[in-house]
Amino acid sequence: MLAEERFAKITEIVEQKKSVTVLELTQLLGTSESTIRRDLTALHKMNRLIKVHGGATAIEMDYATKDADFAVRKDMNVEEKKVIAKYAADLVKNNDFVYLDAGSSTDYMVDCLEERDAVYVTNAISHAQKLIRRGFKVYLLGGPIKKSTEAIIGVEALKSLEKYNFTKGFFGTNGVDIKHGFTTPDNAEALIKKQAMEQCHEAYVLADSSKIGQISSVKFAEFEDAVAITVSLHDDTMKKYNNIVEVNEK
Amino acid sequence: MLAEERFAKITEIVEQKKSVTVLELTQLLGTSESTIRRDLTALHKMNRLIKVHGGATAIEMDYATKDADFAVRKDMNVEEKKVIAKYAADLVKNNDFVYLDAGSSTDYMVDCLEERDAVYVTNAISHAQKLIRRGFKVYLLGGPIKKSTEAIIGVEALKSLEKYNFTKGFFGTNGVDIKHGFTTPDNAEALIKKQAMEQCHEAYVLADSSKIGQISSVKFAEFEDAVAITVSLHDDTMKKYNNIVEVNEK
DNA sequence: GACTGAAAATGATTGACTATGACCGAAAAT
DNA sequence: ATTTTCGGTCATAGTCAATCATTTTCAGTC
Repeated sequence: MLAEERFAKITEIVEQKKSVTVLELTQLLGTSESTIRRDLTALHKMNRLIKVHGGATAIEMDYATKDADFAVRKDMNVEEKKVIAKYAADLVKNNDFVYLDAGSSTDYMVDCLEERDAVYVTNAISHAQKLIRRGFKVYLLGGPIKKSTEAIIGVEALKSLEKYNFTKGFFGTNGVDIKHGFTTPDNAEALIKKQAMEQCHEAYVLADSSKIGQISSVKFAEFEDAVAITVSLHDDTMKKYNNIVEVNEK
Repeated sequence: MLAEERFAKITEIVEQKKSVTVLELTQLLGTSESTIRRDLTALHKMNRLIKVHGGATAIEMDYATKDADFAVRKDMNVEEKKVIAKYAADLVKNNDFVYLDAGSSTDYMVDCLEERDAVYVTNAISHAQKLIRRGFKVYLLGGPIKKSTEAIIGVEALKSLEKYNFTKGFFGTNGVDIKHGFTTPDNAEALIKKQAMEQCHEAYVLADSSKIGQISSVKFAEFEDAVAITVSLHDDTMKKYNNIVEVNEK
């Protein structure tokens, strides 16, 4: 049986049953545990199901978030981002006043957040929506919306940021480089990131491995201005810096 | 049984019964007390229920949300609302600067909008999202989000409204009454509606038949401050007013 | 078309890890 | 004061990822 055939069958079974164990799958597909496990790992990385201890469950989305998630689906380095996001989410503690930047990395972070007694400020429409639905306290910045990222930008947002003093801030980035700092392709968004970061007591940048060493067009912070959270680096050039956290890839 | 399966079952039971004891759950799921306790702790952390001594209770909806659920209300008088929304949408012309209030009536209006050279300002997250996805220019007000309606409220939004001068504004309402004007159950939202309407050159209120003659707790405008758009009235008491438009059903 | 070596997929094995249920002293409710 | 519930600990059973041997696949060669 072809791998893709199994993938299709497993996906179908999971969609239909909502959850399934490894043992069940071995019986239904007449193949070994090892293979099923490998398949589940692969499908999980492809975001076609959620691998859990003992088996897998379907990806269920609360219907309003469906199309928003579609864009995120064909995202790169999903697994890495989720690990980084989990680590970042655990940094939020009781009574924190948190800034959440727009972007896919911070989106995964929203899914992991547990702290309900914190207050969140964001410029991302989808984040605000997810957060409010999960019962968190949320402030949204005001201003024009950028179509491609559905993030609030503009002078008004910059102005309102000035009055906040965040205990922690979490940012996405397109490039991390020791010399060129944190960079992103859009100037309007860079301005927001820069301003927001200045208002943060602790600033964290979520950077999966594809961002390391990259340089994009607009700098929003120096490398030493924030703590970079990334997965284990194979490159040693950054190891000597103490503002970089390496999360172990689960 | 997979942990997620148990989570789902427990959540369902709690939702349905509103409260449940640990003992009941051990019997219903045929598992040990320890496991149930661990599950409840996990689910509590996930915000899927509230763990209490002896068991768990469902997450109760915001009491202020008593003005009927967004989802439920959206389904009332759908056909009427759509007709009204279509009429309202056609009022938007090239170069208009439009304020769009939160609510289900204006939501249907978003679906009907055709004018792309207008600029829209709204306090509703979902409207902003729909509009931007349809390629319109959108400004979102900033501030805290009200959970039940997912609308921006608060002083910040009021402040930023002051500087706008809308050519047209479209509002939802809970009650229309000649003597008591336009009313709505939530004070914070009433303030926003009031301020926004003051900035409008032309203000329209979308009111399906269930709203006519109703009086809710907070007034946000006098009856003569806006043009009410409704379906054909069978009651003649309002006919003499010239600020009421009756759209023919269908 | 058959042979061959490299690459990929599979299944078995294993030590490490995780979830579970029983137990028990502490905490809370009555 | 008594009973119930709680949360931590522990042994056990179940599950996992990594490794390795075997089989399958496939391109290149004769």
